Amino acid sequence: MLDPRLIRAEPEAVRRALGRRGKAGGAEGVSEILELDAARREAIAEGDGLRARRNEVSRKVGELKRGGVDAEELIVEMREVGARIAELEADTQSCDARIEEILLSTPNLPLDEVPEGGEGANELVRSWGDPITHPFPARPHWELGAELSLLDLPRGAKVSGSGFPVLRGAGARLQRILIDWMLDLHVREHGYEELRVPYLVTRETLTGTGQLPKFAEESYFSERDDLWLIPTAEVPVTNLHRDELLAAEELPIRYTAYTPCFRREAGAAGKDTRGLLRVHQFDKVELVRFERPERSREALEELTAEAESILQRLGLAYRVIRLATGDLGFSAAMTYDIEVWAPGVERWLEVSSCSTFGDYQARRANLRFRPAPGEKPEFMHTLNGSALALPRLLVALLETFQREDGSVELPEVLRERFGADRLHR
RNA sequence: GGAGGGGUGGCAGAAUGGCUAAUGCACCGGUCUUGAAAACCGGCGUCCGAAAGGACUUGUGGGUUCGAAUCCCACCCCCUCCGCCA
Repeated sequence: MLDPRLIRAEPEAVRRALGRRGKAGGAEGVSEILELDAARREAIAEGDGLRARRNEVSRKVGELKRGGVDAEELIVEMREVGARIAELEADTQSCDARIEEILLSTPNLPLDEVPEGGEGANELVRSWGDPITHPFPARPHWELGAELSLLDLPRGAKVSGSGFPVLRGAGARLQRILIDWMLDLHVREHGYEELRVPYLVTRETLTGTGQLPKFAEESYFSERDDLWLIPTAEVPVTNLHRDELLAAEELPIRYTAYTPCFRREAGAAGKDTRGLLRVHQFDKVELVRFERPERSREALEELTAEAESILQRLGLAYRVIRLATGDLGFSAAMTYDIEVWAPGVERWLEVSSCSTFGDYQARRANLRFRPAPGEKPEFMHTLNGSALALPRLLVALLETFQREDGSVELPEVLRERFGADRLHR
């Protein structure tokens, strides 16, 4: 949520920043907010004046009654004042509701350094490792997965429909130890606290991080319980400290959590969805940080580096992309995508998205801290990033380390955990 | 699912229809002090307003009333017990 004061004080700057997102920015909402804000303040001013009078008169009525004096005239007058107050209150509330509605549907302001434009304006920031080309015909992961009995897509589709993969045998185990290994890395080397969190969350929780109200179509929903399946661990974890006021020394907070993620991917059917490339349910290890505002930009670099370190240790080639305004998520102020090279499908696959949200989510979820004893509470800054999403990591792993004989060699760092050097028939 | 109890500032905790929602702790500023502690004074939520000032704030939302933390209705959460259950 944007700061209404900022909109009031610098409407042009806000319009310009939203305008950089193109049509999706909703810059036209700024004018309506300014009008509503003026109307709202007018109603509050009149209402407060009448309330002041009512309070004064009520006090007098109390005195008169205690003194046994009749106060009927004043009571009748206050009945009318009460009615007018109710009217003004309704006006104020309808302004508030509409302002809230617009703000909840207005995306975050991109940082100045975010390049303007659509997907084509995304910037390559750096790359690591060489995208491998096998000296033999490289095979896609769905072929390797089926032959090595790691993956059973047809049966997943039978049970739940397409986009619900089944991992089996060594495939299921490999995924499990990858999750375990990544969590341990974040806990032991990157200083994160591990969490296990709910997979079903309330409407309010989903609004706190920005998925609702605008992206209801993207989430699975259990109507009878009014609960939503999480699209990412970001949702329950970021909302963990909702409506709390933390002391300054509690920051920064760093959480890592493994969860399954559920996404309807409405409208994505048929495109780039083969195998594990785009599925409705997948596993992911997430990093979430709560930072003091002045540290958030630097923290984004740290968090991105933490996600990258996983690919480095596995020996997978990747590149880091700075998303342009048109590609930037709704709540994000700036995002780095990390894309891993998958030689079987011959494509770069997004395995992580690392973002800073500034105070946008903190405002929506009311995440505050007191900078110093005696000072006023401030909104903290939130960040998060995948580290990493499992399906595409598995894709890159299988396709990168496949051998001509159809087996897959495991990266050094996983061998001891896995208890073998390679996957074969 | 059923019965009962509860929800008041950062924390503890009083107030059962009316007079500024007490008081204590914590915290911030000041006085005093060589410095600190203690003591004393003031401050310590949100909104509107240039300011003076005013309004709002007792889990949430409604209602009754001139006036609600207090009475009524609905909902949420916590605790205790019962039932069911991996």
